[in-house]
Amino acid sequence: MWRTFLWASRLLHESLDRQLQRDARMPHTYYVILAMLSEAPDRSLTMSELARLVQSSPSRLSHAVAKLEAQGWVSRCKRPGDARTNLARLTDEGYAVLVEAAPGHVEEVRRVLFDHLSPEQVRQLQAIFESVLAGLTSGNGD
Amino acid sequence: MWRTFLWASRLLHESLDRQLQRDARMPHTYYVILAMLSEAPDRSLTMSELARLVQSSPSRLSHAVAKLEAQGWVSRCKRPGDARTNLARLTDEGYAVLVEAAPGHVEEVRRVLFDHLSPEQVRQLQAIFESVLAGLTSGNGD
DNA sequence: CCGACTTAGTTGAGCGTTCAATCTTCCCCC
DNA sequence: GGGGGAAGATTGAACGCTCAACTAAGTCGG
Repeated sequence: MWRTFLWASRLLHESLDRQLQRDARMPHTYYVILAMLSEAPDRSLTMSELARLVQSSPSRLSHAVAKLEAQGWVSRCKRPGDARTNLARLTDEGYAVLVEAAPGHVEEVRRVLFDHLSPEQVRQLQAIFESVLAGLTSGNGD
Repeated sequence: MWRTFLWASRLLHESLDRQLQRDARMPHTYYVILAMLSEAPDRSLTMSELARLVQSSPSRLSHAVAKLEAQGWVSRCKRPGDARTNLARLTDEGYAVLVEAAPGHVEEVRRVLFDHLSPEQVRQLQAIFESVLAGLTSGNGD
C-alpha cells in the first residue's frame, strides 16, 4: 500500500510538472505561486505570507520569485511601514500567463486524479490528508 | 481538497527526504533504489528492470547509480550474454547502510502518514491510488 | 553479410531545491 | 536611545532531476 501511494503520487507530481512545463514553460511550484498571488487582495503578498501559503521555504520562494520577476510575471517592492518585508505582486502579464495556463492545468489534474475517483473517494481523500497535513504542519518539529 | 492533498503530499515527501538525508546521507530516491536491489535475487538487477521498479527514467537511474557506485554502495558490471545490459548490484556495504537506515525511515513513514490513518482509511487509500497509478502508467501518453 | 532499426544505457547542460551563511530592519528592555 | 536578539528576506554552492543527444550492442530483412 505504501509503495502504491509512493509511486502514484510521484508520477502524479511529475505528470503535472511536465504538462505545465510543456504548456506554460514553468514548473508546478511557480504555477502555484502565481495562482496564490492572483487570489490575494491587490494580487500581492509579502514573501513570508506567500511562503506559508505555498508551503515553501523562504529560500525557495526567494529564488522562485527572482526567476518570475526576471520573466516579468511578478514584481517586487518594499512595503511602506516596514522596510524588511517585501511585497511580491502579480503583474498583468503574469496574470495573463496564469489565465492562459489554468484550463490546461485543471484538466490535467482532473485527468490524472479526479477522473479515477468516486465522489465518496474524494471525501475520503479530503479527510485523510487533512489529518496528515495537520500532523505535518503542527507536530513537525517532533 | 486538491490543495489539501497537494500540500500534504509535498510536505510528506519533503519530510521523508529530510529524515533520510539527515540520518543516512541520501535522498529518498536513493533509499528506494537500495531497497529494491536488496529484495532482488542476488541483490542485483539490470538498469532497465530497476528503472521500472522505482518508476524512474533511465537517465535519473543512471545518474543515481553512478553516485551510489561512487559511494561504494552499489557495483555495476556487464551481464554475460548481452553486452548492452548492465547489472547493478547492492554491495555488502550498501546493504549495511540500508539496514542501518531502514528502521528510522519506516518509523518516519509511520509518523507522517500511518499514525493519522484508521485501518479503513488505509484500505481507502490503497483503492484510490491503485486506480490512479493504473491510469498514470497505462494511459499516460493519452 | 550488411545496412537499418531497436534496445540498453550513459552523458552533459540547464534548472529548481536545499542548506547554511549573511544582511538589513525592527523590537524590546535597560 | 543604544545594544541584543528576533524577523524578513536574500545569496551562493552543492546536489538531484530533466531533457535531448549520443554510444554501443543486438536484431532482422534482403
